[in-house]
Amino acid sequence: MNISQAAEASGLPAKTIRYYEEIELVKPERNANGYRAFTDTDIHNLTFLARARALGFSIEDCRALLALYDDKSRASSDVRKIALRHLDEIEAKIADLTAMRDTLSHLVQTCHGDDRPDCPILKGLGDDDPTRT
Amino acid sequence: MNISQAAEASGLPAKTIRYYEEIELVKPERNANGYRAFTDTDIHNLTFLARARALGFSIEDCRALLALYDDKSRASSDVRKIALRHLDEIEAKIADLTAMRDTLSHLVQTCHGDDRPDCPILKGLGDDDPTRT
DNA sequence: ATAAGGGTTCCAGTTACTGGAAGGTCAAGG
DNA sequence: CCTTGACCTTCCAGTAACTGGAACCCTTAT
Repeated sequence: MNISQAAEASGLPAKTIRYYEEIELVKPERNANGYRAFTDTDIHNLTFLARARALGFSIEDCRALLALYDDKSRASSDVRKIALRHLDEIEAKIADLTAMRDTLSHLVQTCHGDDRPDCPILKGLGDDDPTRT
Repeated sequence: MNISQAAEASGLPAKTIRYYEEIELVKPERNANGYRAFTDTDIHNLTFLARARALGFSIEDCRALLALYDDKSRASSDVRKIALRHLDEIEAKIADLTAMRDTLSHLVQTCHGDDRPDCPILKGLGDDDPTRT
């Protein structure tokens, strides 16, 4: 399989796959002409990577998960630990963003949004007491 | 005011303030000895930046907001437009993260998390049909 | 005189790609 | 046989927004 088929099959851009080879997440063989030759296992790993990345796992987490995947003797608790830590990070980000949204949404609601130069949003961001209405 | 006082007053690390000067978000004067001299206006702008960044506005958004702040004739609707766009981005991120969390949380719940090598999380990430239990 | 605790610049690294240039390879058509 | 177009290759640079560190200058106190 050439890189464009691998891209098609995994859902990753070819550029990204080359990058993943560079950082040694995948190690496809090469044909005589220098083209990368992806096996079914390579495709599987790339698909795995695409899914894990879509779930927000970092590249290093992905590397660890792939290693665990290959390690037939690993305990499922090892994987669970990584997943739970990541879940915590996601929860924290959601909480952060939710707080941002609430604050910003409040500012936006207090803004008349017309042609007048007086703007409560800028006031809220710039005043000494940002909680003041 | 020296940079460490400006950092204290604005809540930004000195490194970040230097960076903001480099990208021309602030333009403090210099003392004879070469030290940056921050005025009250500089501090105000830095505080503004700290708050806007904490709300997740990009640097370029911050630049625009600061320009609007200085522009006494600007309409509040200009500011509101930037804020609303950003609010949409935040909502989109929350939605993404929530979807991630739900999927991952489901995978974690199906994982027994003990010493057995069989791991539903890896299965979920690697199998052909990721929706399968 | 010197030591601590400021300040300065500049360079490199971070994350995870992405775009683009320059050039080799392959299959089809004329 | 040659060309054309679609592949493929490598390498270099850039993105966002800092952050760490080295090397060096300034100030103040002992």
